[in-house]
Amino acid sequence: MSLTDDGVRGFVSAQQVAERAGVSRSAVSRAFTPGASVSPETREKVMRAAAELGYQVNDLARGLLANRSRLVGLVATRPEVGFRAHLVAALTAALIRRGNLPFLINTGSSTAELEAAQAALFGYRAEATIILSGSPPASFVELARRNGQPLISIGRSEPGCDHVKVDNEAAAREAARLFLARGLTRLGLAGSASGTPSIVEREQAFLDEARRLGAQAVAARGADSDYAGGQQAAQVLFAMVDRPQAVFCVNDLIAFGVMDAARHRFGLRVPEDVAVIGFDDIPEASWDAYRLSTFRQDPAEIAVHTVAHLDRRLASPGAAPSTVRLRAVFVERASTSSSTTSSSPRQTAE
Amino acid sequence: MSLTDDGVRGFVSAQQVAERAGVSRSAVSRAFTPGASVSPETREKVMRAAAELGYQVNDLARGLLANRSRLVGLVATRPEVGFRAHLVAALTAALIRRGNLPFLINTGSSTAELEAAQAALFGYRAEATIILSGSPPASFVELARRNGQPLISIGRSEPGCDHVKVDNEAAAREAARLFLARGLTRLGLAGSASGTPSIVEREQAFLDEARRLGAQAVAARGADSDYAGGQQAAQVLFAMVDRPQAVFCVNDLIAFGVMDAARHRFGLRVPEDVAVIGFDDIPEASWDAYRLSTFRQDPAEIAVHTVAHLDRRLASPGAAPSTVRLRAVFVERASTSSSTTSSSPRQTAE
DNA sequence: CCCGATGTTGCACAGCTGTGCAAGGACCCG
DNA sequence: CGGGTCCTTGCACAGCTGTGCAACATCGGG
Repeated sequence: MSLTDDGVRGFVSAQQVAERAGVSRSAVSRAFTPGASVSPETREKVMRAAAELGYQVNDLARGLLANRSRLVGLVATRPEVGFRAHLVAALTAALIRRGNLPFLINTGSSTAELEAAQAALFGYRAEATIILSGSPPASFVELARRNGQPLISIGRSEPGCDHVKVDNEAAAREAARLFLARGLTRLGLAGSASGTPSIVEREQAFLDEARRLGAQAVAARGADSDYAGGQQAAQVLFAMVDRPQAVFCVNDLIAFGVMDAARHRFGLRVPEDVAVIGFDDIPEASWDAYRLSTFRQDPAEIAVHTVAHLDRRLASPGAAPSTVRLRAVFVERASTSSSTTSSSPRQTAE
Repeated sequence: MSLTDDGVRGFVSAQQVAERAGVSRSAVSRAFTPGASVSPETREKVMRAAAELGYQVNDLARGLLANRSRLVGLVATRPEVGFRAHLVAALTAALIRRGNLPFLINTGSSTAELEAAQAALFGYRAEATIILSGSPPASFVELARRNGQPLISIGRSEPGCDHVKVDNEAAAREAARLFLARGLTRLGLAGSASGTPSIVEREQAFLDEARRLGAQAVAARGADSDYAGGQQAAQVLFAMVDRPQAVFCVNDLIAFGVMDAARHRFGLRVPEDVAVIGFDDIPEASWDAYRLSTFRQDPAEIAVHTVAHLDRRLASPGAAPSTVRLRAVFVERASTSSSTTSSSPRQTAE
């Protein structure tokens, strides 16, 4: 009798639980399957034995039988930076709530390792893949389609797959009009050479709307869409003879770089000398050092719609791909309106 | 013959590849197993057929047989915030490089869902679990031990499991001595009521060293260890009659809150009126708005040692748990030394 | 008391892979 | 040409679970 082996090494199987509970292995399986036909007392016996042995249903075998697992892949480059970090956190929380297990595939690794990780998504029969950024190799998209694995993209419209996006054009156009409504006509754009679809949309819509309304608009782009990129763009914009009176930044990190360069390198005041608008509304935007006016994206809302996509796709795999477009609402803070009251009256140093 | 079904639905199995390649199923399995005994031409035939059909080895079956998988769980609360975001990114990259698939279990979910997610780690026979923060329920630790699943903790010494930590005490003591060496004797500590082990170590070591050296040191704690918490602590520290001349903050986010409160709410200059030291050296610390002196933790270095722990533990499961202790080096910036040259000469606004 | 219905349980199979074992073939050396 | 050795290949089994199907028990009603 192997009743006394405590499972010190290896895992406990349903067979061992069945022996200890004095029932068949099927009964154990049914006890752990909601809605299966088991008597209450049998289930009770099984559960007690399972608890004593520390039994966990083997999801590998379960998934092998069902030919699908509860894993979901999240593909992202630099998942620790800016808005994306919040998106990843919201998505993992939502997926766990749904009963899934979210993978995080960090695209920063080498190409070979990355491909291996993506292949593993199929190897483990992942329920779906969610693409946050970075373009997956075409072979990956092809494989997903072939194996019937749902592919959901966020912020970029991969052809033929569900996606949820924010209305970048509308927000960027609104930014241009906001500046003009305040009488600011020399406009600047702080963009990025990284060329993400969202970034490009924001850049083009802002420039287009500004020029359509007869304003002057110059663009400067840093290497990446981060703080350093914002400083690089600012270095160009503020060195011009007719420096812009207002700058729209394609995300908040860039805006922080622009603001800091304006203040600490060019001695400009924000918003008196230059107004600044960002995008994303990450928590840092409300810090006293910045008080940045920006367009809010709600990570939780995006996560909710992503999970809804997932539910719909699994329910009807053949349905046509659909798109959810969310609106980014403007949040005004001190970087645009000089009249905004400071959070508390300033005291002078001794 | 089912040679022509393109696998439009469902996944391709090794059996189908074998038929197409005209070999046995074992040959397919061996072709995908490094070091197995296969002739080059057979492997070639198999690989061609596999590529044509889009075959992926079923890792569920493979893991079922081996009774272990390539999955690794990362358990973290608020994985999007501060240093932890960088740690998560570094760990996922290192794990992918090692051939693992990193799960991200976001402890922010409800307890029931969290327990389900952690149970799934055993269900999928994860190779190991890495705990970044948040105390796992005792039942989880017990289960891990029972099933022989390695448990690695970062920053907190879970009894009986490998861990890697930074020498918080040494750094905090160094901070106290640094202030005193500059002639600053009224010291403040900005801590947090969250009570994370690392935080507590930093708090106690700083206070202890300061008092040991005869300095006056007062502590103030915000609710959480983030920006808002720093502001709350500052509200207490700077309202005192003998406000501190220098504040040690248990992490950088708290330091930003303290600095902003000092400047924008109390009109104090940093470092002339109050010197500030943080902890972590996240990228924001080098931004022009803060230029924060702080203790550097290198996420990549921590990730390397974590993976090394993992390798060692899997090689010899019975070995005694070991600890790696890293040193946090001080990085001096403008928040402590007023003599530090500003990044570029300031220009006055018009 | 007997019959039907309902609920419960066990058997056996499917799902896919890795690998020990034995058999077969090729090759080399004497 | 013969024998031995090594490489390669196919067979069959193990690993763990979910579930259809048939058998069994239990219970209620006539």
